Amino acid sequence: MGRGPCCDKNGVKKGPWTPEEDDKLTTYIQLQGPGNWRSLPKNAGLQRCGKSCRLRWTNYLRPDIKRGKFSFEEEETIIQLHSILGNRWSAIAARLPGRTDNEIKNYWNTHIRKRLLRNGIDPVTHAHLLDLSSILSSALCNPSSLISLSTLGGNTQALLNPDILRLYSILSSMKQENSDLFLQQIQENQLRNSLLQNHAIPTLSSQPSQFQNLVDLVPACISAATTGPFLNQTTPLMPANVEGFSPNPTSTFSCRNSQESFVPFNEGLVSQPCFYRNNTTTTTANPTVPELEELSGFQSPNNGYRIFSTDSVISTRLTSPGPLNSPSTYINSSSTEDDRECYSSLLNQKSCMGVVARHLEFPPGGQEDMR
DNA sequence: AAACTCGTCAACCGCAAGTAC
DNA sequence: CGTACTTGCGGTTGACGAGTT
Repeated sequence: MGRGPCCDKNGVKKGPWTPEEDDKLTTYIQLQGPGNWRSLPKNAGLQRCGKSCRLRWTNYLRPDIKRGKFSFEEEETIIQLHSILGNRWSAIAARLPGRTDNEIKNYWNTHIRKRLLRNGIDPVTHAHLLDLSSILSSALCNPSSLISLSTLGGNTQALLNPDILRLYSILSSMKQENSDLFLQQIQENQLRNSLLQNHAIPTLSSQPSQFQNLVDLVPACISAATTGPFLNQTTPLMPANVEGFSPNPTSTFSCRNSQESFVPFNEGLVSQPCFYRNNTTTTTANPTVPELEELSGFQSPNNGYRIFSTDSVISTRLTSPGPLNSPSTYINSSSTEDDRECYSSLLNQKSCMGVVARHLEFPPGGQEDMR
């Protein structure tokens, strides 16, 4: 179909907006509403095309736009969402209140993308060469594609490890499931992030036993694959003990196939990955944490349970033992790029844990499907 | 001090989906 | 149902400032 120009190019101003133009546009929209963008410039007395007005309003003048640097929480969310949604900036922006798609796109291209590259992470696929996340991402974010053993980078030693083979088996059976599940969990995770600011966090000890199986499994796999920067980077960040926090003994990893011991993902941290169901069959992990529905009206489609992954754990790590609801529990704009860089390399590994854990509890065709 | 490079981000462009007629 | 038009989106551009040579 034919399409005319969005506006008459003659007499239409381009380039940066002046304060006077901003004022005209803001005043008009506040009084009249945007209405028809095409006719707005004429009505508002602006020498701009409607498209330019709409862009200026949505990306800059809108009163609910958040200004300033992205918080670590926001950055973490962007990376997670991008791993699922790709370059669908508007979809990502819809999940980040106060941020525009243009802003997120710019921030991705100028900051996040470069840092991921420096960390050896492909910003398109989010795959880390020869690490757990690349395996998990292949299965979780691309369920239509088969996981190939070549994903393991030809590391035959890793293939001989029964734990890796078991993980591979789990992921292979998951590949039929819809990736919407993962997106849903990201959304829940975001909601949970906000809740974490005000509520105590359940501990690992109260989780279903199946999850403990995964906790045993994953570090063994990581060990077998001896992958990337993961262990190197986490070790100095995860001291065995942090003042004010007593690590749960059940959360300490033990490798079943070697004498090695591992620092668990969460040791010394404030929060733990956790299942959180809203029916009566599973005890709420921590009675001090209210149901999500009570707090937000959020309704979980289909599943009726919650998964808390470790995603925001790193946010609370730096300033522990500060209170969870303290603003200082977030890595804010004063945190260094290096700080963020170290933590961002952990994101891929952690973001997949919740999904795998859920799968272990309710394999396809299993308990959950029968409900 | 001038020239150059690089990073940032607001704004533009073209396309496609959605909507009204 | 087809066409004209509007809106939204993602990729790209270019102005500008800061840092470097």
